[in-house]
Amino acid sequence: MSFQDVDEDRGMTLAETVYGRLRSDIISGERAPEERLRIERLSRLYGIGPTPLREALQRLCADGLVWSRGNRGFAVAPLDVAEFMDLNIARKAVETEAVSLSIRNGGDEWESGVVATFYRLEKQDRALVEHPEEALDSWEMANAAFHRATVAACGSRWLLKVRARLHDQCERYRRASVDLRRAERDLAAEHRAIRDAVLDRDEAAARKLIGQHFDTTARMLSEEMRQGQGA
Amino acid sequence: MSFQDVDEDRGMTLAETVYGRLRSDIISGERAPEERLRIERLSRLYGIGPTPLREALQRLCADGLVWSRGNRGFAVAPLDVAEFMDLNIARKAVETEAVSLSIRNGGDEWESGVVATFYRLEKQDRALVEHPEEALDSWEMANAAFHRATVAACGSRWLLKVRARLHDQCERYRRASVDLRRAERDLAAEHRAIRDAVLDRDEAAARKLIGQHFDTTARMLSEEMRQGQGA
DNA sequence: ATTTATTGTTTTGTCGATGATTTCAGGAAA
DNA sequence: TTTCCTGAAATCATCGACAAAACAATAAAT
Repeated sequence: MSFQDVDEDRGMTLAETVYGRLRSDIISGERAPEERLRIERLSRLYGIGPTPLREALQRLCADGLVWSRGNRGFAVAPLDVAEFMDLNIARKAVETEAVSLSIRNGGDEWESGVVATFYRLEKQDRALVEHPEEALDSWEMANAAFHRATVAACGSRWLLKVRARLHDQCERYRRASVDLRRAERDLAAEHRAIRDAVLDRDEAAARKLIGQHFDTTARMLSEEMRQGQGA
Repeated sequence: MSFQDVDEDRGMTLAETVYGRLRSDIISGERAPEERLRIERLSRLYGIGPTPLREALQRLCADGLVWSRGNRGFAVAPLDVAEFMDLNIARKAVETEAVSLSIRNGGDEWESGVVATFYRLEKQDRALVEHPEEALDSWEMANAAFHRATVAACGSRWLLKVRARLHDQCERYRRASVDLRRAERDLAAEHRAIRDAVLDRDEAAARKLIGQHFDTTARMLSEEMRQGQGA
């Protein structure tokens, strides 16, 4: 056959597809925090029955992106400064441990992955300064790819799964409030320092730099959220 | 009114209740690994329709306790030695970071929690040696409570949630294979050493001891699983 | 005026039924 | 024997409809 992986959605159930759509809609902020997710409305909107919708919503509940109370339906999980600081602690803890393990276990292909993704990110970092608007999405991708590459060799898929979950949560906060354009920080320099520490196999330095990297984002974000709440 | 919290299951949906039952059945091993979870069968068994059942199964999928393939139904997630080693790495990483944070942030009430749960666990450790059969369940509870107490002050509910998830997964493996009765290890001594390191605020020692504590369990468990597979 | 019933409306959670997909058994062809 | 097909049985995913619960608004009562 000439077409092998054309049917990407083979055995794809409606519940799964709507799960993916809702998920990205929530993370991207298209569905606002605390927005109620009424079954009938979404049912009409996505053109499917209530059953697969509820299944998708249940999975999103387990992911922590949706909240539910018995007999009172579903709603997009709220965004809250305190909750984000909490989340950031967890993310930092997991990421630093993962990078330590990665530095200990990583081989050649891991190193080359770090180099490759950094190379691409460096270009995006520059593009972000010059054309902030259109470069945003691809910067997000490159940024995520670089950080994922640094921890890729940690040796535990479970740890990576946990990390991905926390990353998604933080991504939602970032998309919601941080304005990367007027960030008075040298992202390229931060990333370069992280790359160097990682490739030098300097665990302590890598952990410290990544921790600062996350904390800087968290500080900017919480300031912006606080002033947003006041408005 | 004289009865205030009698209705513990107020607003409890069928999906949630069956989720809880299935969850504990899977963790306790009552539902065997790789057992297929056919809708109609479970539907009759629990006396409910297919819709709430599917919702519960979807959440269990997100938890990693159940696997599903589109149009091919659900099955209890398999138990696998390699998977468990992977899982143990993640758990160790999260637990050690959490205990570090806890040591840094913990106050008086945290210390007293550690002392209290250790006291109860010490009694259970002794009971386990003498009456292995009937003391098993309460030992599990006391053990979980002690370890939870050590990390309780980490300052992040998200980190605790992630930790709990990994703990449940490991619990399933433990229940499935480890025979605590003929464990040629001094659990009481290990726990005492952990308590002392924690109360001394010695991060490095606490991390090391907890890591060894987990690794010992993992080693015993993987040996038992390997010989179990060969039989 | 604030609280407490009451009634009607909206929305949720659940069921039974149905079309679609997969699995399995048994026979034909290699 | 093995492989391949074919049709039947089983199972899945989805729908539409219904009962129960929450919500809103009005009326009655302290």
